[in-house]
Amino acid sequence: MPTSTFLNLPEEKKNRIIEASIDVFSNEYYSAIKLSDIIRKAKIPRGSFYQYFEDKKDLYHYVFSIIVQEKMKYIGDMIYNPETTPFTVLFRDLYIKGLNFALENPKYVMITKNLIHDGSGIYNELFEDNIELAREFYRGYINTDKKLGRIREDVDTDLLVDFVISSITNIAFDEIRESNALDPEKMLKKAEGIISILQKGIE
Amino acid sequence: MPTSTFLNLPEEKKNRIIEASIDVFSNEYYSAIKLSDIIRKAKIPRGSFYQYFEDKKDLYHYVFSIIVQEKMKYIGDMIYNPETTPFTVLFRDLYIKGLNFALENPKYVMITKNLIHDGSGIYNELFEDNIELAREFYRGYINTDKKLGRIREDVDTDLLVDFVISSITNIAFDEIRESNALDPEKMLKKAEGIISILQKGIE
DNA sequence: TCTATATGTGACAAAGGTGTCACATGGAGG
DNA sequence: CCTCCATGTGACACCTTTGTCACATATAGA
Repeated sequence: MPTSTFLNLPEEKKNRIIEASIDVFSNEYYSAIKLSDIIRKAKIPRGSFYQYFEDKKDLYHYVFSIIVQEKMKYIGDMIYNPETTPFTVLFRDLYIKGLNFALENPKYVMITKNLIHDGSGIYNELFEDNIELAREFYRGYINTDKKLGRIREDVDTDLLVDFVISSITNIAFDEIRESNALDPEKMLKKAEGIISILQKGIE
Repeated sequence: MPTSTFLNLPEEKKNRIIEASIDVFSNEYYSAIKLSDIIRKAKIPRGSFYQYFEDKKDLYHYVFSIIVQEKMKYIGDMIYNPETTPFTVLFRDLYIKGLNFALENPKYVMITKNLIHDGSGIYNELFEDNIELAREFYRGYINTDKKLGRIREDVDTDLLVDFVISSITNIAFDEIRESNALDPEKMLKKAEGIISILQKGIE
Protein backbone atom coordinates (compact mmCIF):
# COMPACT_ATOMS: atom_id res chain seq x y z
CA MET A 1 0.00 0.00 0.00
CA PRO A 2 1.25 3.44 -0.86
CA THR A 3 1.76 5.79 2.08
CA SER A 4 -0.62 8.64 2.73
CA THR A 5 2.24 10.88 1.69
CA PHE A 6 1.90 9.46 -1.78
CA LEU A 7 -1.86 9.60 -1.84
CA ASN A 8 -1.76 13.28 -0.85
CA LEU A 9 0.63 14.16 -3.63
CA PRO A 10 -0.62 16.55 -6.32
CA GLU A 11 -2.33 14.58 -9.08
CA GLU A 12 0.27 15.60 -11.61
CA LYS A 13 3.10 14.07 -9.62
CA LYS A 14 1.14 10.96 -8.76
CA ASN A 15 0.32 10.44 -12.39
CA ARG A 16 3.90 10.97 -13.42
CA ILE A 17 4.90 8.14 -11.13
CA ILE A 18 2.08 5.86 -12.25
CA GLU A 19 2.73 6.55 -15.92
CA ALA A 20 6.43 5.94 -15.53
CA SER A 21 5.69 2.68 -13.74
CA ILE A 22 3.29 1.55 -16.46
CA ASP A 23 5.89 2.40 -19.04
CA VAL A 24 8.60 0.40 -17.36
CA PHE A 25 6.31 -2.46 -16.35
CA SER A 26 5.21 -2.91 -19.93
CA ASN A 27 8.75 -3.19 -21.20
CA GLU A 28 10.27 -5.57 -18.69
CA TYR A 29 9.12 -8.68 -16.97
CA TYR A 30 8.62 -8.27 -13.28
CA SER A 31 11.93 -9.55 -11.98
CA ALA A 32 13.87 -7.44 -14.44
CA ILE A 33 12.17 -4.20 -13.49
CA LYS A 34 14.59 -1.74 -11.93
CA LEU A 35 13.33 0.88 -9.54
CA SER A 36 16.09 3.11 -10.82
CA ASP A 37 14.44 3.21 -14.24
CA ILE A 38 11.11 4.21 -12.81
CA ILE A 39 12.69 6.85 -10.63
CA ARG A 40 14.54 8.28 -13.58
CA LYS A 41 11.46 8.31 -15.81
CA ALA A 42 9.23 9.80 -13.17
CA LYS A 43 11.89 12.36 -12.34
CA ILE A 44 11.64 11.93 -8.62
CA PRO A 45 14.58 11.52 -6.27
CA ARG A 46 15.36 8.09 -5.02
CA GLY A 47 14.69 9.02 -1.43
CA SER A 48 11.22 10.22 -2.29
CA PHE A 49 10.23 6.92 -3.77
CA TYR A 50 10.85 5.18 -0.51
CA GLN A 51 8.66 7.73 1.15
CA TYR A 52 5.78 6.70 -1.11
CA PHE A 53 6.18 2.95 -1.40
CA GLU A 54 7.85 0.21 0.52
CA ASP A 55 9.58 -1.28 -2.45
CA LYS A 56 9.09 -2.46 -5.99
CA LYS A 57 6.48 -5.04 -5.07
CA ASP A 58 4.44 -2.49 -3.19
CA LEU A 59 4.44 -0.20 -6.22
CA TYR A 60 3.60 -3.07 -8.51
CA HIS A 61 0.63 -4.20 -6.49
CA TYR A 62 -0.69 -0.67 -6.41
CA VAL A 63 -0.33 0.02 -10.11
CA PHE A 64 -1.74 -3.35 -10.98
CA SER A 65 -4.78 -2.77 -8.82
CA ILE A 66 -5.42 0.40 -10.80
CA ILE A 67 -5.36 -1.59 -14.01
CA VAL A 68 -7.70 -4.23 -12.63
CA GLN A 69 -10.11 -1.51 -11.56
CA GLU A 70 -10.09 -0.01 -15.02
CA LYS A 71 -10.75 -3.36 -16.61
CA MET A 72 -13.56 -4.06 -14.18
CA LYS A 73 -15.13 -0.74 -15.04
CA TYR A 74 -14.83 -1.62 -18.70
CA ILE A 75 -16.20 -5.16 -18.50
CA GLY A 76 -18.52 -4.44 -15.63
CA ASP A 77 -21.62 -3.55 -17.59
CA MET A 78 -21.96 -7.04 -19.02
CA ILE A 79 -24.73 -8.69 -17.10
CA TYR A 80 -26.28 -11.71 -18.67
CA ASN A 81 -29.02 -13.98 -17.57
CA PRO A 82 -27.58 -17.51 -17.54
CA GLU A 83 -31.01 -18.95 -18.36
CA THR A 84 -31.32 -17.05 -21.62
CA THR A 85 -27.64 -16.70 -22.51
CA PRO A 86 -25.79 -19.82 -23.61
CA PHE A 87 -22.28 -20.14 -22.28
CA THR A 88 -20.75 -19.91 -25.74
CA VAL A 89 -22.44 -16.57 -26.37
CA LEU A 90 -21.23 -15.24 -23.06
CA PHE A 91 -17.75 -16.46 -23.79
CA ARG A 92 -17.73 -14.84 -27.19
CA ASP A 93 -19.01 -11.48 -25.92
CA LEU A 94 -16.63 -11.48 -23.00
CA TYR A 95 -13.80 -12.28 -25.31
CA ILE A 96 -14.64 -9.45 -27.68
CA LYS A 97 -15.00 -7.07 -24.80
CA GLY A 98 -11.62 -8.11 -23.45
CA LEU A 99 -10.15 -7.78 -26.90
CA ASN A 100 -11.36 -4.21 -27.20
CA PHE A 101 -9.97 -3.34 -23.83
CA ALA A 102 -6.65 -4.84 -24.85
CA LEU A 103 -6.61 -2.86 -28.07
CA GLU A 104 -7.32 0.36 -26.24
CA ASN A 105 -4.66 -0.39 -23.65
CA PRO A 106 -1.81 -2.21 -25.31
CA LYS A 107 0.52 -1.40 -22.45
CA TYR A 108 -1.72 -3.22 -20.02
CA VAL A 109 -1.57 -6.28 -22.21
CA MET A 110 2.18 -6.15 -22.17
CA ILE A 111 2.19 -5.75 -18.42
CA THR A 112 0.02 -8.79 -17.96
CA LYS A 113 2.16 -10.71 -20.38
CA ASN A 114 5.34 -9.69 -18.58
CA LEU A 115 3.70 -10.69 -15.35
CA ILE A 116 2.73 -14.14 -16.53
CA HIS A 117 6.09 -14.72 -18.07
CA ASP A 118 7.89 -14.12 -14.85
CA GLY A 119 9.32 -16.86 -12.77
CA SER A 120 9.18 -15.21 -9.40
CA GLY A 121 5.68 -16.31 -8.46
CA ILE A 122 4.29 -12.80 -8.34
CA TYR A 123 1.69 -13.86 -10.85
CA ASN A 124 0.06 -16.32 -8.50
CA GLU A 125 0.23 -13.79 -5.74
CA LEU A 126 -1.77 -11.28 -7.75
CA PHE A 127 -4.14 -13.55 -9.59
CA GLU A 128 -4.96 -16.57 -7.49
CA ASP A 129 -8.09 -15.07 -6.03
CA ASN A 130 -9.26 -13.43 -9.23
CA ILE A 131 -8.91 -16.64 -11.17
CA GLU A 132 -10.94 -18.56 -8.65
CA LEU A 133 -13.68 -15.95 -9.01
CA ALA A 134 -13.58 -16.23 -12.77
CA ARG A 135 -13.79 -20.00 -12.50
CA GLU A 136 -16.81 -19.75 -10.28
CA PHE A 137 -18.42 -17.32 -12.69
CA TYR A 138 -17.99 -19.61 -15.68
CA ARG A 139 -19.01 -22.72 -13.75
CA GLY A 140 -22.39 -21.17 -13.07
CA TYR A 141 -23.13 -20.63 -16.74
CA ILE A 142 -21.87 -24.06 -17.74
CA ASN A 143 -23.95 -25.83 -15.14
CA THR A 144 -27.07 -23.94 -16.19
CA ASP A 145 -26.36 -24.88 -19.80
CA LYS A 146 -26.03 -28.50 -18.78
CA LYS A 147 -29.35 -28.44 -16.99
CA LEU A 148 -30.99 -26.85 -20.01
CA GLY A 149 -29.40 -29.42 -22.31
CA ARG A 150 -27.27 -26.89 -24.11
CA ILE A 151 -24.09 -28.66 -23.03
CA ARG A 152 -23.65 -32.42 -22.81
CA GLU A 153 -23.88 -33.70 -19.25
CA ASP A 154 -20.68 -35.74 -19.59
CA VAL A 155 -18.48 -32.73 -20.38
CA ASP A 156 -16.16 -32.10 -17.44
CA THR A 157 -17.14 -28.67 -16.11
CA ASP A 158 -13.82 -27.86 -14.47
CA LEU A 159 -11.95 -28.93 -17.52
CA LEU A 160 -14.08 -26.75 -19.75
CA VAL A 161 -13.58 -23.84 -17.39
CA ASP A 162 -9.81 -24.25 -17.42
CA PHE A 163 -9.87 -24.61 -21.14
CA VAL A 164 -11.84 -21.46 -21.66
CA ILE A 165 -9.72 -19.41 -19.30
CA SER A 166 -6.50 -20.58 -20.80
CA SER A 167 -7.77 -19.95 -24.33
CA ILE A 168 -8.89 -16.45 -23.54
CA THR A 169 -5.53 -15.73 -21.97
CA ASN A 170 -3.35 -17.33 -24.58
CA ILE A 171 -4.83 -15.99 -27.77
CA ALA A 172 -3.58 -12.53 -26.99
CA PHE A 173 -0.17 -13.70 -25.86
CA ASP A 174 0.38 -15.91 -28.88
CA GLU A 175 -0.53 -12.99 -31.03
CA ILE A 176 1.85 -10.67 -29.24
CA ARG A 177 4.66 -13.18 -29.24
CA GLU A 178 4.42 -13.53 -32.98
CA SER A 179 3.96 -9.96 -34.14
CA ASN A 180 4.46 -7.87 -31.01
CA ALA A 181 1.13 -6.23 -31.68
CA LEU A 182 -2.55 -7.14 -31.61
CA ASP A 183 -4.39 -7.82 -34.82
CA PRO A 184 -8.05 -7.75 -33.76
CA GLU A 185 -9.40 -9.44 -36.87
CA LYS A 186 -7.00 -12.34 -36.60
CA MET A 187 -7.72 -12.72 -32.91
CA LEU A 188 -11.44 -12.63 -33.39
CA LYS A 189 -11.21 -15.24 -36.09
CA LYS A 190 -9.17 -17.41 -33.78
CA ALA A 191 -11.67 -17.07 -30.99
CA GLU A 192 -14.53 -17.96 -33.28
CA GLY A 193 -12.64 -20.99 -34.49
CA ILE A 194 -12.18 -22.17 -30.94
CA ILE A 195 -15.82 -21.60 -30.12
CA SER A 196 -16.81 -23.54 -33.19
CA ILE A 197 -14.61 -26.47 -32.21
CA LEU A 198 -16.01 -26.25 -28.73
CA GLN A 199 -19.56 -26.39 -30.00
CA LYS A 200 -19.39 -29.06 -32.61
CA GLY A 201 -16.09 -30.84 -32.14
CA ILE A 202 -13.82 -31.59 -35.01
CA GLU A 203 -15.40 -34.81 -36.19
CA MET B 1 29.21 -24.41 -27.76
CA PRO B 2 31.45 -25.85 -25.08
CA THR B 3 35.18 -25.69 -25.75
CA SER B 4 37.15 -28.78 -26.65
CA THR B 5 38.72 -28.44 -23.24
CA PHE B 6 35.34 -29.21 -21.75
CA LEU B 7 34.57 -32.02 -24.14
CA ASN B 8 37.88 -33.69 -23.32
CA LEU B 9 37.23 -33.56 -19.61
CA PRO B 10 36.91 -36.90 -17.78
CA GLU B 11 33.30 -38.06 -17.86
CA GLU B 12 32.98 -37.77 -14.12
CA LYS B 13 33.80 -34.07 -14.13
CA LYS B 14 31.68 -33.34 -17.17
CA ASN B 15 28.75 -35.06 -15.54
CA ARG B 16 29.26 -33.19 -12.31
CA ILE B 17 28.94 -29.94 -14.22
CA ILE B 18 25.93 -31.09 -16.22
CA GLU B 19 24.18 -32.44 -13.14
CA ALA B 20 24.85 -29.28 -11.19
CA SER B 21 23.49 -27.24 -14.07
CA ILE B 22 20.34 -29.35 -14.30
CA ASP B 23 19.87 -28.96 -10.59
CA VAL B 24 20.14 -25.21 -10.67
CA PHE B 25 18.22 -24.81 -13.92
CA SER B 26 15.30 -26.73 -12.48
CA ASN B 27 15.07 -24.50 -9.44
CA GLU B 28 15.34 -21.04 -10.99
CA TYR B 29 13.92 -19.43 -14.06
CA TYR B 30 16.52 -18.62 -16.63
CA SER B 31 17.22 -15.00 -15.80
CA ALA B 32 17.59 -15.77 -12.12
CA ILE B 33 20.15 -18.49 -12.62
CA LYS B 34 23.49 -17.57 -11.09
CA LEU B 35 26.67 -19.05 -12.46
CA SER B 36 28.04 -18.83 -8.96
CA ASP B 37 25.52 -21.42 -7.80
CA ILE B 38 26.43 -23.84 -10.55
CA ILE B 39 30.11 -23.39 -9.90
CA ARG B 40 29.63 -24.02 -6.22
CA LYS B 41 27.49 -27.13 -6.78
CA ALA B 42 29.78 -28.58 -9.41
CA LYS B 43 32.78 -27.84 -7.20
CA ILE B 44 34.84 -26.31 -9.95
CA PRO B 45 36.76 -23.07 -9.70
CA ARG B 46 35.28 -20.02 -11.30
CA GLY B 47 38.16 -19.66 -13.71
CA SER B 48 37.65 -23.18 -14.99
CA PHE B 49 34.08 -22.55 -15.94
CA TYR B 50 35.10 -19.82 -18.30
CA GLN B 51 37.53 -22.23 -19.86
CA TYR B 52 34.67 -24.57 -20.68
CA PHE B 53 31.85 -22.23 -21.65
CA GLU B 54 31.51 -18.71 -22.86
CA ASP B 55 28.88 -17.76 -20.35
CA LYS B 56 25.59 -18.79 -18.83
CA LYS B 57 23.74 -18.82 -22.11
CA ASP B 58 26.36 -21.04 -23.71
CA LEU B 59 26.03 -23.54 -20.88
CA TYR B 60 22.26 -23.38 -21.03
CA HIS B 61 22.09 -24.07 -24.73
CA TYR B 62 24.40 -27.02 -24.30
CA VAL B 63 22.55 -28.61 -21.39
CA PHE B 64 19.22 -28.02 -23.05
CA SER B 65 20.36 -29.70 -26.22
CA ILE B 66 21.19 -32.78 -24.15
CA ILE B 67 17.68 -32.81 -22.76
CA VAL B 68 16.13 -32.44 -26.20
CA GLN B 69 18.23 -35.34 -27.45
CA GLU B 70 17.06 -37.53 -24.60
CA LYS B 71 13.45 -36.68 -25.27
CA MET B 72 13.88 -37.37 -28.97
CA LYS B 73 15.36 -40.75 -28.17
CA TYR B 74 12.41 -41.43 -25.91
CA ILE B 75 9.66 -40.32 -28.28
CA GLY B 76 11.51 -41.30 -31.40
CA ASP B 77 10.16 -44.81 -31.80
CA MET B 78 6.62 -43.60 -32.40
CA ILE B 79 6.03 -43.94 -36.08
CA TYR B 80 2.47 -43.97 -37.19
CA ASN B 81 0.89 -44.19 -40.57
CA PRO B 82 -1.29 -41.11 -40.98
CA GLU B 83 -3.68 -43.05 -43.22
CA THR B 84 -4.51 -45.62 -40.57
CA THR B 85 -3.97 -43.52 -37.45
CA PRO B 86 -6.52 -40.82 -36.72
CA PHE B 87 -5.06 -37.59 -35.43
CA THR B 88 -6.81 -37.95 -32.09
CA VAL B 89 -5.17 -41.31 -31.50
CA LEU B 90 -1.77 -39.94 -32.38
CA PHE B 91 -2.33 -37.00 -30.10
CA ARG B 92 -3.35 -39.23 -27.24
CA ASP B 93 -0.39 -41.58 -27.64
CA LEU B 94 2.04 -38.74 -27.99
CA TYR B 95 0.62 -37.11 -24.95
CA ILE B 96 0.94 -40.26 -22.87
CA LYS B 97 4.45 -40.79 -24.09
CA GLY B 98 5.35 -37.23 -23.17
CA LEU B 99 3.68 -37.68 -19.83
CA ASN B 100 5.79 -40.73 -19.05
CA PHE B 101 8.94 -38.92 -20.03
CA ALA B 102 7.95 -36.06 -17.77
CA LEU B 103 7.29 -38.42 -14.88
CA GLU B 104 10.65 -40.09 -15.31
CA ASN B 105 12.41 -36.73 -15.56
CA PRO B 106 10.68 -34.28 -13.30
CA LYS B 107 13.67 -31.97 -13.33
CA TYR B 108 13.42 -31.58 -17.07
CA VAL B 109 9.82 -30.55 -16.71
CA MET B 110 10.80 -27.90 -14.22
CA ILE B 111 13.53 -26.68 -16.51
CA THR B 112 11.14 -26.31 -19.39
CA LYS B 113 8.67 -24.60 -17.13
CA ASN B 114 11.31 -22.20 -15.85
CA LEU B 115 12.30 -21.57 -19.41
CA ILE B 116 8.83 -20.73 -20.57
CA HIS B 117 8.19 -18.57 -17.58
CA ASP B 118 11.12 -16.37 -18.30
CA GLY B 119 10.79 -12.98 -19.83
CA SER B 120 14.17 -12.71 -21.46
CA GLY B 121 13.20 -14.23 -24.77
CA ILE B 122 15.49 -17.23 -24.40
CA TYR B 123 12.48 -19.45 -24.87
CA ASN B 124 11.85 -18.32 -28.41
CA GLU B 125 15.53 -18.58 -29.15
CA LEU B 126 15.57 -22.23 -28.18
CA PHE B 127 12.18 -23.35 -29.39
CA GLU B 128 11.14 -21.40 -32.43
CA ASP B 129 12.47 -23.96 -34.89
CA ASN B 130 11.30 -26.99 -32.94
CA ILE B 131 7.79 -25.64 -32.64
CA GLU B 132 7.59 -25.04 -36.35
CA LEU B 133 8.59 -28.65 -36.91
CA ALA B 134 5.97 -29.88 -34.49
CA ARG B 135 3.36 -27.74 -36.24
CA GLU B 136 4.30 -29.24 -39.58
CA PHE B 137 4.12 -32.71 -38.11
CA TYR B 138 0.60 -32.25 -36.76
CA ARG B 139 -0.62 -30.45 -39.85
CA GLY B 140 0.17 -33.52 -41.93
CA TYR B 141 -2.00 -35.77 -39.79
CA ILE B 142 -4.83 -33.27 -39.62
CA ASN B 143 -4.91 -32.77 -43.36
CA THR B 144 -4.95 -36.51 -43.97
CA ASP B 145 -7.81 -36.83 -41.52
CA LYS B 146 -9.69 -34.12 -43.34
CA LYS B 147 -9.26 -35.88 -46.66
CA LEU B 148 -10.43 -39.14 -45.13
CA GLY B 149 -13.42 -37.41 -43.59
CA ARG B 150 -12.27 -38.00 -40.04
CA ILE B 151 -12.11 -34.28 -39.36
CA ARG B 152 -14.60 -31.71 -40.66
CA GLU B 153 -13.26 -29.77 -43.63
CA ASP B 154 -14.22 -26.42 -42.13
CA VAL B 155 -12.05 -26.85 -39.03
CA ASP B 156 -9.15 -24.41 -39.22
CA THR B 157 -6.02 -26.58 -39.39
CA ASP B 158 -3.60 -24.03 -38.00
CA LEU B 159 -5.95 -23.23 -35.19
CA LEU B 160 -6.30 -26.87 -34.29
CA VAL B 161 -2.54 -27.28 -34.38
CA ASP B 162 -2.00 -24.33 -32.07
CA PHE B 163 -4.69 -25.60 -29.82
CA VAL B 164 -3.20 -29.04 -29.56
CA ILE B 165 0.32 -27.78 -28.94
CA SER B 166 -0.78 -25.36 -26.31
CA SER B 167 -2.91 -28.00 -24.58
CA ILE B 168 -0.12 -30.52 -24.51
CA THR B 169 2.19 -27.90 -23.05
CA ASN B 170 -0.17 -26.39 -20.57
CA ILE B 171 -1.63 -29.44 -18.90
CA ALA B 172 1.69 -30.23 -17.29
CA PHE B 173 2.34 -26.66 -16.24
CA ASP B 174 -1.10 -26.15 -14.76
CA GLU B 175 -0.59 -29.31 -12.82
CA ILE B 176 2.81 -28.23 -11.58
CA ARG B 177 1.64 -24.77 -10.70
CA GLU B 178 -1.10 -26.17 -8.53
CA SER B 179 0.62 -28.99 -6.72
CA ASN B 180 4.29 -28.62 -7.66
CA ALA B 181 4.28 -32.25 -8.77
CA LEU B 182 2.81 -34.34 -11.53
CA ASP B 183 -0.21 -36.52 -10.88
CA PRO B 184 -0.30 -38.80 -13.92
CA GLU B 185 -3.87 -40.00 -13.39
CA LYS B 186 -5.22 -36.51 -13.13
CA MET B 187 -3.27 -35.41 -16.15
CA LEU B 188 -4.37 -38.33 -18.23
CA LYS B 189 -7.97 -37.70 -17.31
CA LYS B 190 -7.57 -34.10 -18.32
CA ALA B 191 -6.07 -35.02 -21.65
CA GLU B 192 -8.87 -37.46 -22.33
CA GLY B 193 -11.41 -34.81 -21.47
CA ILE B 194 -9.85 -32.44 -23.94
CA ILE B 195 -9.74 -35.09 -26.64
CA SER B 196 -13.37 -35.86 -26.01
CA ILE B 197 -14.34 -32.20 -26.34
CA LEU B 198 -12.23 -32.01 -29.46
CA GLN B 199 -13.98 -34.98 -30.99
CA LYS B 200 -17.57 -34.34 -30.17
CA GLY B 201 -17.79 -30.75 -29.03
CA ILE B 202 -19.70 -29.79 -25.95
CA GLU B 203 -23.15 -29.51 -27.43
C1' DT C 1 9.54 35.38 13.36
C1' DC C 2 10.19 30.93 15.36
C1' DT C 3 9.36 26.09 15.74
C1' DA C 4 7.72 21.69 14.70
C1' DT C 5 6.42 18.52 11.49
C1' DA C 6 6.12 16.74 6.93
C1' DT C 7 8.38 16.12 2.84
C1' DG C 8 12.35 16.37 -0.52
C1' DT C 9 17.09 15.00 -1.78
C1' DG C 10 21.07 12.49 -3.45
C1' DA C 11 25.45 10.60 -1.73
C1' DC C 12 26.61 6.40 -0.04
C1' DA C 13 27.38 1.78 2.03
C1' DA C 14 26.25 -2.80 1.28
C1' DA C 15 25.16 -6.69 -1.36
C1' DG C 16 25.84 -9.69 -4.87
C1' DG C 17 26.82 -10.81 -9.14
C1' DT C 18 30.26 -11.25 -13.50
C1' DG C 19 34.45 -12.00 -16.31
C1' DT C 20 39.50 -11.66 -16.14
C1' DC C 21 44.13 -12.22 -15.16
C1' DA C 22 48.46 -13.36 -13.12
C1' DC C 23 50.10 -17.15 -11.30
C1' DA C 24 50.14 -22.46 -10.19
C1' DT C 25 50.20 -27.08 -11.61
C1' DG C 26 50.80 -31.17 -14.43
C1' DG C 27 52.22 -34.14 -17.98
C1' DA C 28 54.44 -35.12 -22.54
C1' DG C 29 58.42 -34.90 -25.10
C1' DG C 30 63.31 -33.74 -25.83
C1' DC D 1 65.81 -32.96 -15.68
C1' DC D 2 64.04 -29.26 -18.22
C1' DT D 3 60.76 -26.92 -21.10
C1' DC D 4 56.53 -25.92 -22.95
C1' DC D 5 51.83 -25.81 -23.40
C1' DA D 6 47.32 -27.01 -21.76
C1' DT D 7 44.68 -26.60 -17.96
C1' DG D 8 43.50 -25.23 -13.10
C1' DT D 9 42.74 -21.58 -9.68
C1' DG D 10 40.66 -17.91 -6.90
C1' DA D 11 41.47 -13.09 -5.76
C1' DC D 12 39.98 -9.12 -7.58
C1' DA D 13 38.35 -5.15 -10.16
C1' DC D 14 34.20 -3.77 -11.94
C1' DC D 15 29.40 -3.08 -12.36
C1' DT D 16 24.67 -2.51 -11.03
C1' DT D 17 21.24 -2.26 -8.05
C1' DT D 18 19.06 -1.45 -3.58
C1' DG D 19 17.56 0.89 0.75
C1' DT D 20 19.10 4.35 4.12
C1' DC D 21 20.34 8.42 6.32
C1' DA D 22 21.86 12.94 7.42
C1' DC D 23 20.74 17.06 5.86
C1' DA D 24 17.72 20.61 3.18
C1' DT D 25 13.49 22.72 2.37
C1' DA D 26 8.63 23.94 2.85
C1' DT D 27 4.50 24.89 5.35
C1' DA D 28 1.42 25.83 9.06
C1' DG D 29 0.45 27.41 13.50
C1' DA D 30 1.99 29.89 17.80
